[in-house]
Amino acid sequence: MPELPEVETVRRGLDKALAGATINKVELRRENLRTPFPKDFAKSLTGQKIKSVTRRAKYLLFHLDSDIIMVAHLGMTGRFTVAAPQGKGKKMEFLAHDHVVLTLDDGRLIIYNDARRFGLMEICKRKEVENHKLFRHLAPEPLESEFTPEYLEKALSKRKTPIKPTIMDQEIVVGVGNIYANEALFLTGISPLKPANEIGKKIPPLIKEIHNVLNAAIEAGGSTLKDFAHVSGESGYFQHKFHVYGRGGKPCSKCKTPIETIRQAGRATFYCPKCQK
DNA sequence: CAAAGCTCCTGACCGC
DNA sequence: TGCGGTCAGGAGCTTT
Repeated sequence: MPELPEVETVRRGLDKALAGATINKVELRRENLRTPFPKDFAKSLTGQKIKSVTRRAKYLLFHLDSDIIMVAHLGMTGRFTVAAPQGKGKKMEFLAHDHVVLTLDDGRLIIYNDARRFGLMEICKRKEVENHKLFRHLAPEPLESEFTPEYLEKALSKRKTPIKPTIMDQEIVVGVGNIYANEALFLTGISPLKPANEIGKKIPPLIKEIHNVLNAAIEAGGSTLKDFAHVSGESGYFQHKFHVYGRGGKPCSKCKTPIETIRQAGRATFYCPKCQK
């Protein structure tokens, strides 16, 4: 559920809250999320100082002292919260699905909660990031300069699948999930059913609208980021006014035609049959 | 290669 | 009120 803007907002909050802090203790409250925790997970993190938190696609990268990176993906329902130090003798009361607890040297707790456990955490050496199996096949970042019309045209040239699931493919462009894929296609006037290799002249405007929807959501997220404790992955959709997403049967914001709902690749697709060709 | 299907998981929601 | 069924979805993995 969290897409690039939500993950970026969480990243900013975490970086601000955690940079410079040291991890004193690591508690795993179960053995796995979507994948098992690495065997040396707790040991690798204990005693490490957090230098910064960055992002690649929808992954968060916690850069630690000794050239080690803790990688986290929020999946659908993953969220980090930072809790104030517990008073002496007071025991923290954890919620259902609090799976990972990092205690910092100043007593604060970083808590990772993930009801559906579609998230994951890994440990990786800094030099191995680029070739790590999670990162090796990732496409360009949509908001970086390498996401050009030339790049996208080539990437789509052999894809006959419908454009909508194609722009959600992390090997084509990263960070665009179901909501922003629906929105960007509406704003560009492209039918989600159009074969990816046939969108032709609409490639530059599609790039522009992907920029627009992602940047608007990041901006909206940033404006709400006053207190990190209230930022999460799931409730992180700051931009609640969607043109098509979740609006099946309701009138199109441009032409009043009812928004259609279909399924593509197992995902809900919403579009205006009149505005999107 | 591309493409499609399967799978993980829990909570919300709906109809009865 | 409780209960079964359905849906939501990121992305790695397997199969075609």
